Amino acid sequence: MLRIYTTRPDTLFGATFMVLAPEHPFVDRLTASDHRAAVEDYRRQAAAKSDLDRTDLAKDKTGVFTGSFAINPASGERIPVWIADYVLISYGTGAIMAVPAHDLRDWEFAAEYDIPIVRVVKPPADYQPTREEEALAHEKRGVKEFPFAGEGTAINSGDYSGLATAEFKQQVSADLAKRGTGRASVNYRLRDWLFSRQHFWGEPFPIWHELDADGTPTGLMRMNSPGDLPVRLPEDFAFKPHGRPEPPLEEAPDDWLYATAEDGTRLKRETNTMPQWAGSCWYFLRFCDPRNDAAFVDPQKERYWLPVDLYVGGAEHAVLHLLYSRFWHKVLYDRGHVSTAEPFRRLVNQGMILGEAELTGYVGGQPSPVSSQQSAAASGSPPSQGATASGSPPSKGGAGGGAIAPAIPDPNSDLWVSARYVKDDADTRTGEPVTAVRIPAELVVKQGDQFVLAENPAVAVESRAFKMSKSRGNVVNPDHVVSEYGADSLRLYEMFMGPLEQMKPWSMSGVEGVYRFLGRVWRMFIDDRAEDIVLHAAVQDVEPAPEQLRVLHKTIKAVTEDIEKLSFNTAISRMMEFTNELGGHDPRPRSVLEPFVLLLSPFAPHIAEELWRALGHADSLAYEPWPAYDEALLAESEVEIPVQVNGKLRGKIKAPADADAQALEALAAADPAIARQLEGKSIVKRVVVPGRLVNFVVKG
RNA sequence: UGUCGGUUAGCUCAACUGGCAGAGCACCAGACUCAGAAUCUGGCUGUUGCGGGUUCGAUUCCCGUACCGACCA
Repeated sequence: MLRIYTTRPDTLFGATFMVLAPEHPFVDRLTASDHRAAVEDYRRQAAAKSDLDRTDLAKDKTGVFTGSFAINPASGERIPVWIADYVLISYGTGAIMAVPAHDLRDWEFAAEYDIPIVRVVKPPADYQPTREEEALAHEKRGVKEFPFAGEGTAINSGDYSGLATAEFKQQVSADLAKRGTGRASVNYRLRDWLFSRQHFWGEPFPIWHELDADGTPTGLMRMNSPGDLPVRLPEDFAFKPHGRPEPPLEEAPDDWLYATAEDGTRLKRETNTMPQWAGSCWYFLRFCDPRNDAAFVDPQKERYWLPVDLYVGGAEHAVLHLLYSRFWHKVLYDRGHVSTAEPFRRLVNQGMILGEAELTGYVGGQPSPVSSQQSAAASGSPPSQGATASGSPPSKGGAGGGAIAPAIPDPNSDLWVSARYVKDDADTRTGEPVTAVRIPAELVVKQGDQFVLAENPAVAVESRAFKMSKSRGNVVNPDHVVSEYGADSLRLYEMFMGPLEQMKPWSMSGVEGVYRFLGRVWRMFIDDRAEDIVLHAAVQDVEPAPEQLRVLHKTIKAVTEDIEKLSFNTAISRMMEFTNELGGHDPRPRSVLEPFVLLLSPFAPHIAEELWRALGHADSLAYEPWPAYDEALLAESEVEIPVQVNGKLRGKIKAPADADAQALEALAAADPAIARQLEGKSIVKRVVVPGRLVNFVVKG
């Protein structure tokens, strides 16, 4: 009896062979004597490959026949038993029933070794093969055939024919259970490579394997006692690649690798290590109680601080640190050490910041280091085009091209290949290779939805930003930005660039933009002509005008809500509007400016503290409550209302904010511009939305 | 192939429930200056991807379509 595990018991009738993992304990017993040499040889080859080599990366399926046959319990057919390394001993039972018609790997194997393929599932009528299925298609007797791995209706399956996949599974599981030849079960599998690596650098697992008298593992394991923790990597151990898939620690000194337990059992350490920084992914718990010597965290403090409200990280954090953190947290939760199953309430992946946008043009023919004029002449342009050589000014790029970058040809040179025709560094029309050249922004204009050479719009140019990399030379060093513009500018710019989660290109002029904004903020408060930091004379303790209060409260509301949404770029934009609106006022009421400093403080903390101090406060603004807005102050007393005729804007009227529909309509009709529009026409319909607009629908 | 998101000024992004398309940067002009930088003032740039529908009215809602991105591996 060979035990197998399958997720598709409904394909039992299509099993035309069986495959055992080469390491399967039955292999010796099942191998017929005339096949023994081939089987032994194959097992040796397979042993030298890692699991990964044997599955995902395997291009060709290999295997050998054992010479034995099995009986398919469903069909009663005699089917051959093979061994093949695409079946892993560590997965399931190490043996499979192979259903070539409905499993892609089995299909490949059957095709390779010419094993019969029996279809037992009919695809739905409108079924289109998937890409993977399509890729494995082969022709038999002039008919193209595909494997089908999906669900459908059973055929060629005895009494089960006609059943849908799901029904079939249930029924056949029940029947097999009755006959004692099978049972339904749910398997969970933690794939080992998720949490172990064949690397030297990584936390060792505190696990020992018991060895028998021959030194082979018995399969039993022991844990380090808590007193023996942590397990340290062996020191003074110069490991070298040994060419086998086992981890480097297999070569560690014996006194690290082996030990004898108190009961005399020989033990060998687990030599896989934990992945990356998996072992440190619980550190955030320690932040709650960093000086605790007795426990990793006081349970009371743990309940107070956790779970973490917001987790912000890049893509690699999402798959590594986050994954391991959740793993540890679940373990700790199951053991009662933390109070929640999940450590983080919310995850946000910030987007990658790319280098500055680059303009790239393409040049065909031989890439040559000659100057622009020469290259235009050498290209053998006909006389009519040659005229441009004398008529047009020398290109900027050509003069400075030098040895570093390829020369930029004259805009009218026929060396240019429009980006429209370029794919994979070749001209799609001729197949000729093309060379990419960087083009200065001033040579390019936008036309429609693409960029073209200003002097030759027929030539399209690519504009895109690339991932920052040393090799590309587009790396921005934050130290440099901080020393030129200050830490506030860097911080503010990074938040202003765009939505947090989006990928976006760096722009040095954008940094200058926010730097100038901070300058305007500074001068709104501070007299920049004075020797010392003193308040500007316009900053006074006066009652704010209603409009000033309205602007402040509008800004508080917007910034507060934007922060909640992590929409920092729009929050900053609102503060810029505030500065634009209030910067010119004289006097500028202190009661309006102070809350603004608090709004600014999370975005530009240094300048905000300075301003807070200049406003006469002795303590840090960190202790101030966040400003609150008053909904009542948001309303405008007088509003400008658009007046439309047939849905088109024809005029604007000023009206009290609380004017009712009747009043608005009267005001609108009285407006001279509107009156002219309405003259001699009959009003079919009036649409009046108080506080919003008036619209007359007219005829004639 | 699927699911989700996106497409608005030269760039990066806004626009609450359908109701005047607008900020910053960039650009242009002017003021200030011996000149430049900085600053200030003013200004330009829009077929809201494309096609249709609903509506008095569509960036917004619906249908279709193109392209881009994220996820799934």
